[in-house]
Amino acid sequence: MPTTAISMDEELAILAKALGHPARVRIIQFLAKRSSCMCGDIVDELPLAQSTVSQHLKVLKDAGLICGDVDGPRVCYCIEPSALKRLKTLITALPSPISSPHKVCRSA
Amino acid sequence: MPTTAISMDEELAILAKALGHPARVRIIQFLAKRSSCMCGDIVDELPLAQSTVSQHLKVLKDAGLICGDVDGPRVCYCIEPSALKRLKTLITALPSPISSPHKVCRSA
DNA sequence: TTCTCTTATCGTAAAATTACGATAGGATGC
DNA sequence: GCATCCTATCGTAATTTTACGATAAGAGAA
Repeated sequence: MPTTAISMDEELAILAKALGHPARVRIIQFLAKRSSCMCGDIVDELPLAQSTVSQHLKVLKDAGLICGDVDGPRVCYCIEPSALKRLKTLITALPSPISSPHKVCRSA
Repeated sequence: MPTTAISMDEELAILAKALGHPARVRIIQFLAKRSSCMCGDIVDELPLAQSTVSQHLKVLKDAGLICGDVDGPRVCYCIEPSALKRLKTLITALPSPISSPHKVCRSA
């Protein structure tokens, strides 16, 4: 049911992009540390408005990195372990460059 | 000499953001596969204008993931192995969530 | 020098991101 | 019912990203 069967490039790009903001990295770390689901405690943890945090949560959710369950009046977020694992796999799979074919670059 | 001594959150966010575009993922893969430095062959590899590719290369360079050496009339890009390694380390270091404290989320 | 090749930068426009306050909507408690 | 709490969404504005063509700048060849 994927829209067009996305490539590995796109998949990695989507996951990496979702992590491409300090606030979202901290959210992931917070959720992982708390291990469990959490809700708006994340808002207290970040120097951001509630609506902004909600937006970041949506980005992470759209990327599949987290999921949210309604738990009474509040929402319980937790990491999607398979997605995080997938990200680790894709990053690790990036081939390490074979050392210096002629000369390694030095300056920019 | 870091601007303010960036945190690990920011460091990971910067690296992840740089990878957060399919074109840039493909550039990294291409450079790693070629192992060695490369120049505007990257332009031929991507369905993008030369100026756009140059912009993507700049993003990767600013993030420290690649470097470019002038080699006569052309520029020789290559992966900065330490930065790629650092990214792998930071991603891998993301704590895996401790399994289900009460109940794992199911739907979004 | 002049011409050519390669790459970076400029200028621009469209789209996406980031952030906020304000508001709506759903669930619980009174 | 009504009030309250929590979260998502709306509306908005400033900034950034993405993309392109056009142009400049550097190096080598004729």
